Amino acid sequence: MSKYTTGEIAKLCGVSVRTVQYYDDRGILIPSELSDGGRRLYTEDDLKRMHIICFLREAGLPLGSISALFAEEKPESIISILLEQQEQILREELSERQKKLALIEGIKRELKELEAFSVESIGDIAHIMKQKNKLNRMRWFMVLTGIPVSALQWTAIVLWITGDLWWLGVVWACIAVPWGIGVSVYYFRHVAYICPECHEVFKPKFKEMFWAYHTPRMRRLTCPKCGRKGLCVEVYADKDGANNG
Amino acid sequence: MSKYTTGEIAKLCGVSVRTVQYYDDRGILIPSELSDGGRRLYTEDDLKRMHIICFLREAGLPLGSISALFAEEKPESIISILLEQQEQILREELSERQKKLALIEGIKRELKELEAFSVESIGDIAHIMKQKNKLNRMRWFMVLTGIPVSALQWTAIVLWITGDLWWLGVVWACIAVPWGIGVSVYYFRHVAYICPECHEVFKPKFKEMFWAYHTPRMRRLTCPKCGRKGLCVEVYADKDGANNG
DNA sequence: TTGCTCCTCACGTCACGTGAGGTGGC
DNA sequence: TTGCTCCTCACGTCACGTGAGGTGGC
Repeated sequence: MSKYTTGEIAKLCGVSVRTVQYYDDRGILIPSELSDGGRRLYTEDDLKRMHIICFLREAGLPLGSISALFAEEKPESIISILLEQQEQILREELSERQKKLALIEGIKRELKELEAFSVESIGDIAHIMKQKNKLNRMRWFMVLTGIPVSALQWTAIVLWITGDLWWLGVVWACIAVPWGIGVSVYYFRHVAYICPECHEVFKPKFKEMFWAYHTPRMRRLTCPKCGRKGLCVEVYADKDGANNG
Repeated sequence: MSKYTTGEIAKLCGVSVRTVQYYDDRGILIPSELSDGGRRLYTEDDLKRMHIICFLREAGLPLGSISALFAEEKPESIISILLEQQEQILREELSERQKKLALIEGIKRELKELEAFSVESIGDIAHIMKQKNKLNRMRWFMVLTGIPVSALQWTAIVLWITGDLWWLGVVWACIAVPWGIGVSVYYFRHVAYICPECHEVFKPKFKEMFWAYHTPRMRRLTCPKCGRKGLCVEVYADKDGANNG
């Protein structure tokens, strides 16, 4: 029966010599024989065992589990458990990386929107991304409550033109005006803005906010800290203060 | 301006005290001040910086990249590169885990087919799974070349019954017989079997193989090594020997 | 004799976790 | 005075990679 050297085992299994030596140290694959010069000599059975070890390693099983499997007198009793555990770990690692990837994609998107970049901008991006869900939820809430008001408005207009019902416009106004005020107050209480210059998160005065030029995600405001006037990104904020959350 | 202690910074950023201390050791977040007793005191700006660090860490950026980013005078020049690199790494890690998961699923499927389990069975499973693609490809090749032969056969039968063309059966036989022999020889040359007892991979005699009872993936054969007669799983093998590949 | 392979230490990886033993601060 | 927090070492993690310095085997 032919014997294999460390290097041969390594080549046949596609690993490094160091790995074969390491498995000896760890007691996972101890060579059946040592030469007079102290060199490791492996048998055909050792090679088979090494193939099994490498296969399980390909599936990601830790060396501890593999040696436990070899040590067990009833390996069938733990193989399924080990595989289930490993599957669980892999699924968690997968979703963790997917979260990280989504974060990176988000950061890249926000970076493109930025006109001037500094490390502090990353803090702004963090703020924007973490509050994005809450902000979107609030915006959707406003749009959804706005739909019946809007529908009533158009019905009133049509019926007024056709001359059928003049007073529906009055009804609409009685609903729409309080709705508009309520929604505006609610909205302005729950948003804050980030100064692109000094990265302060602030809540402006209602009056400045109400009349300011704005886009869907930005508003031209004056930063109370550094005094810069310019477009500031809108973020969600709690009622009481700008810096919480 | 209020100062934060190590523990406060840790709590506000959702990390351990040790982590805050470690970032000091690594020079990523050095406290602006030390108390007389040697305790770390952090400013509001330090807290902001810590938030940025934690955010980038959430995206998986290594501490080395983060400190490089802070050290750069023009961080905008490297932030995109760092993000791209990180995305690349994450994608690779994702596909690596997906491969491992697929392997585990495969092992679990094969385990269910096994009647008796030992650690050596894992070697068999490795063999089966690694040759599965080649075996399937060969089987598909056989099925696909068989379709025209089969079609010719049924055409010949129909035309013979209706009495239109008796000699098409002869044509069919002249094609089908060489095809059948060729395919059988080719097939039997490219398969081997695994003994479930001693886990030997062997190629049986053509005659035993040809007449043996079989299922789509197994065949009742006698192992030349241990002499056991029973169902053996079929695997792909190179023409020359059973143990290659 | 000359390459080539193999041997044994032993440090490094990455971002902390986990004690041990001691002290600051309310 | 008493908890609680914080301090600095310093080892451990996981599966090897990477030298250094020396030797076996054809």
